[in-house]
Amino acid sequence: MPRGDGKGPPGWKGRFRGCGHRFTIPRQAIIETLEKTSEHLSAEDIYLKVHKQYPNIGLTTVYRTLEVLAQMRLVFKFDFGDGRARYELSHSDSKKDHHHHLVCTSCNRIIDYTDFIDEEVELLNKTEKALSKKFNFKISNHLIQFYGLCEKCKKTAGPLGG
Amino acid sequence: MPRGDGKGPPGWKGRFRGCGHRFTIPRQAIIETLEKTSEHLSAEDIYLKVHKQYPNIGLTTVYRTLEVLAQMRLVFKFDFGDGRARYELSHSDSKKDHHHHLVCTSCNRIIDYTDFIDEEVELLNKTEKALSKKFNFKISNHLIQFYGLCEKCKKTAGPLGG
DNA sequence: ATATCTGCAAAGACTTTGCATGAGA
DNA sequence: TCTCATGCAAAGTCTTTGCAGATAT
Repeated sequence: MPRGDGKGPPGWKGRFRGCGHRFTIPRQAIIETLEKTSEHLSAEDIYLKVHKQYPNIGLTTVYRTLEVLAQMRLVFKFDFGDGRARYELSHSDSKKDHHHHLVCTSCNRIIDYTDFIDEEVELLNKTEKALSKKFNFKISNHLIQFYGLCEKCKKTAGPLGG
Repeated sequence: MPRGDGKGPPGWKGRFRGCGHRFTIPRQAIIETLEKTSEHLSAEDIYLKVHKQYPNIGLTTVYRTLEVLAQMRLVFKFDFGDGRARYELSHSDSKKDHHHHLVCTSCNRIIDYTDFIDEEVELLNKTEKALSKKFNFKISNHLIQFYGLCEKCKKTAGPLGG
């Protein structure tokens, strides 16, 4: 059983080591924070949460860890248009948890949906293969987002929905 | 024939007026720049191009105009992960020109593709309707991007492709 | 004539970098 | 022991804001 090394189910430590990185307390804390939440946390969000338990972990470390994690493809970095990046664990190993986003352009609310994902993913995989071949491009990820007005903002907003 | 007001084919002036905005020289120049290019320009890119012909148009105006245009849904603002936003005319009236993006995570090259778009758009429309109903969300746009390594970077890059 | 738009400069917000200290293997 | 990671502070980059003058209708 190739796991149970660092702490928590997946072999985080092994993954880090495998990429030439160390699995430190701050990194572990940051991953745990990402695992615990179902929200789309910004670097500062993560920093604040981590900071409660480990007050000496700094924002810089959060940024640096997220960069490492993104490079290892363990987290995905999103831009929802509000000027700060959001981070999510990939979960891409276990296909469960895969979802796409609905972004409210008025209040910036994000809704995850998993409905229709199967059909989408099926088409995406097909498309990915075709694109890979045509453009000789090694595709490793995709992003799908729908933009519009959420229930609340639909009522409030005028024709422009600003 | 409800056009030919400002300059150039579409009734830009009318559209601006319709939204309570004025159609000024800077705005016209910015739109023309967007129309002329097939690239994904950043605010500064646009500024530099516009600036050649109208040296007194400032970067601030470019940002402000792009914001207005985005609000009017005439341009779409993209984030390709390199820290600066890119802008593209929507073209959404004439369905032609609609494309999605392949983003190279190594060199940040962007490839537009229109292949398979039809199938994708068909599924997207279906999904949009279903999502709109389920979440009572008024969807007005979507974003699809594939991330990976382009031909060049595939050769150069190691297993991580950083 | 008046509300909107523009440009410059300054401010703001998020993210990255430099460097000495501390921790992991 | 030696390399990698961390934290603080400072710097960097893109973007937004304030305000007086210019412009469009």
